[in-house]
Amino acid sequence: MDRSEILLSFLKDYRDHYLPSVSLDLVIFGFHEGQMKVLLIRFKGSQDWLLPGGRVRKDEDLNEAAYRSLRERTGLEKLFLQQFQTFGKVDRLTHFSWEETLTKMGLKEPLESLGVDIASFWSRDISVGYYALVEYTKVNPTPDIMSDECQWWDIDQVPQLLFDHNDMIRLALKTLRRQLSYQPIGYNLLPEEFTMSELQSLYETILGRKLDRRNFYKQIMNYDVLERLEKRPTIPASKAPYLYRFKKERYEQLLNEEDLSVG
Amino acid sequence: MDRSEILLSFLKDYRDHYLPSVSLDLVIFGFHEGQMKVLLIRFKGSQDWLLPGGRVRKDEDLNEAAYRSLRERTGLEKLFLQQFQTFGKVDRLTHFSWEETLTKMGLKEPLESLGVDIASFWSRDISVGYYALVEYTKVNPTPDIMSDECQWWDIDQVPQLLFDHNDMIRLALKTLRRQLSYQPIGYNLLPEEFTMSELQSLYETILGRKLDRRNFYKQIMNYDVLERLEKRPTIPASKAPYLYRFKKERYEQLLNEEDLSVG
DNA sequence: ATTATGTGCGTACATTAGACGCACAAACGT
DNA sequence: ACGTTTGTGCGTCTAATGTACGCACATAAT
Repeated sequence: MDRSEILLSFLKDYRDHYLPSVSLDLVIFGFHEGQMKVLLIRFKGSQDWLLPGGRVRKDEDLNEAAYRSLRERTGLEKLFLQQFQTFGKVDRLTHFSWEETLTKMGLKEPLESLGVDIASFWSRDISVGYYALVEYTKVNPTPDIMSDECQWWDIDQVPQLLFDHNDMIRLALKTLRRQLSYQPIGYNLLPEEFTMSELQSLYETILGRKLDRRNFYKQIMNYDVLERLEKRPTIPASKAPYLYRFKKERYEQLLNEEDLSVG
Repeated sequence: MDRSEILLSFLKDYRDHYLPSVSLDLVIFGFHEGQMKVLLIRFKGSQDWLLPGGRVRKDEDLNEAAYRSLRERTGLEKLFLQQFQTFGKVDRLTHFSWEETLTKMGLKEPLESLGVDIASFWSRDISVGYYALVEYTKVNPTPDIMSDECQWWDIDQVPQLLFDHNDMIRLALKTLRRQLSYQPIGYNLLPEEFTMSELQSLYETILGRKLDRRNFYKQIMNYDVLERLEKRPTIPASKAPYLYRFKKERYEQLLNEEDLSVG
């Protein structure tokens, strides 16, 4: 099969098994050495970057589709994933023409010669925005069929993206920061056992500002979501920091009481 | 035209001019004598109640579709309307069969005799949830083509609704209450000029609990969103309460700085 | 006149966020 | 060996905020 045949069968699969008019976009946040990253893909045959996304199978829950798409891009599952807004402006896709794109990719004529009515394969989409928090080092960025590259970008160096994707990142970050004030974060971002500094550094990275070490300590312990473990040094003392671990039940209780999403 | 022909042309219009797979549902809150109400419709030919909804025209912004649907049900426009969650479980519509419903309404056979493939007109939907705040007395509840009745229900006497609509109301109320803590509410719910008691009563109704009159006074004045007007009695005094009015610019500034939705 | 009621405004206390001081132990340099 | 530096745990202080409640005053009813 040549490229246009592969694309054709891909498009047919979409038409037959996925919901029309609905897509989803993922703002995948990663953390590495105090830097907040976001995973972007480069559109096939172009220099334009955008957020990875996905579509919903006809027999699949919306949230499940988001988890699946996340898995396909990162190789990870069971991660923190949260819907934050649905985008539906008619002109969301300004400056983008499906037809023009296929032409640039040299696929328009081959497809037409296969008897494809290109317009019928693409309509305007409503897109559900999700954001995810993942452990940077564990991710295996994987491009999808419509992209050439998939890689991390520093959050403050994200270029002009296609569509309304810059807006999406802004709103996702804003939602995440607000959420941080009433929910614990970190379960899937840190190793099983971690030091207080590591947790604080994560919070500082997300919030984009320094926190007072001592106040952070007080507040997080007040949440009653951490348990302190014993550590190697003979004396209870210091320099080798204590390790902490999340209390799983309490952690999930806090998540649930603030979030009764039903998907 | 008989009923089935009307319905048929309605369905055809939907197929041709509206996005498939996407719908929206409205949780419309009203307030009357300290009671919080929600607007429900009764499904045609059945005793089942549900939330009013709508669909999105192919050339229409998602938010615009929500405003239009709200207008169609209430006769009002330019109201407070906010997206709160998108629902997409596959089994959202359990216990509901489009075909069975048409049968009950005596419309299945007439439609089929008109050459309609019923299944092709209906598929599973992703639904975007919005909530709205409206002035109870100004509303003119209007059923849509699929419902027999449209009327207010006390919020604590809402019956078991079709689909996941009880969940939607719960989540909408929760979102509204949270929003109340960082945004002013009331512009379209109260008359142009109102007393402090009226505003407080509105807040108490939404929050479902009594507030201290003096503390409420302090906090709301701190927001710097109200201006006090002069009133009739000769002496500046009391018994005839002062009237207040929202400072429009400040009010909208507060709304905008907390909400950068892009639709 | 006296009492009850509604209204505007003030005070007092508890809780919280934020800034910062200090003690102690390990690691490092001389 | 010894002082210095660094990281860590824990305490104190202050400002801001939410909440409870006291009080003065004017009208309306008795």
